[in-house]
Amino acid sequence: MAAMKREVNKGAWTAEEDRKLGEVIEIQGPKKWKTIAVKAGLNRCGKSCRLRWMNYLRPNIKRGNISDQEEDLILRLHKLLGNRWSLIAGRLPGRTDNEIKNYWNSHLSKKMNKKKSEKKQTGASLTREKTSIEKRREVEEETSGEINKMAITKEENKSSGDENEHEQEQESSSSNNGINFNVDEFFDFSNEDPLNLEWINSFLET
DNA sequence: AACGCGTCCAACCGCTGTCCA
DNA sequence: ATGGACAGCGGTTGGACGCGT
Repeated sequence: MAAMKREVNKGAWTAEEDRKLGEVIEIQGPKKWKTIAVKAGLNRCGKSCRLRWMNYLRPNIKRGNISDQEEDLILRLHKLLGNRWSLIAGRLPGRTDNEIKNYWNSHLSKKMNKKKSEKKQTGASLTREKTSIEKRREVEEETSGEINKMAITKEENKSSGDENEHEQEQESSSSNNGINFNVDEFFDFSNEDPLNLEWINSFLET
């Protein structure tokens, strides 16, 4: 009866659970998560199994040590896409959406806030010395910002629309209302070295 | 040593989209 | 056309850990 319904297991995964999950996925592949959970004899929901696999057990996962290059890419992609973590992760081989989201929330969002408040404080006269990577980043942010504006303008021309409120962009456009570009084209990975920034530059040029 | 506080990250939750009967 | 099951996503939470006092 109702009492027969067992509570599902929650919380941290044990090595034993990981092993069982891995075994079943090896046999039937990463699909039908509910079935996987049952077959593995895990008292967990399919969702939880999927998450564990995607973020931890999947082969070729990179963990920690996000390089400058990767960070740079995340910043730029976030500028373009907002909080669409899975799309951003798609451009960073071996990285998961969860990791990128965490990295953004713990590192980059703070950096961005800091930067913003610095800009406010120093106003137009920005005289302090910058590291080369900071300089580069700033230039690139300007560029992608420009592109966003261009895309927005295109759209506005089409619908000869409303006011130009977009300027005061919440830097992420997290609602994504302002972003307008060809997602299919953007995520055509056929010609890869994903960390090669050429692709994004050429995209931004169009 | 012990406490408080901040940070990080794994995992959960709730919602939306997609598929299929 | 519709409704249920499942997959996937982004936001949020909570526990572990490190560090300063």
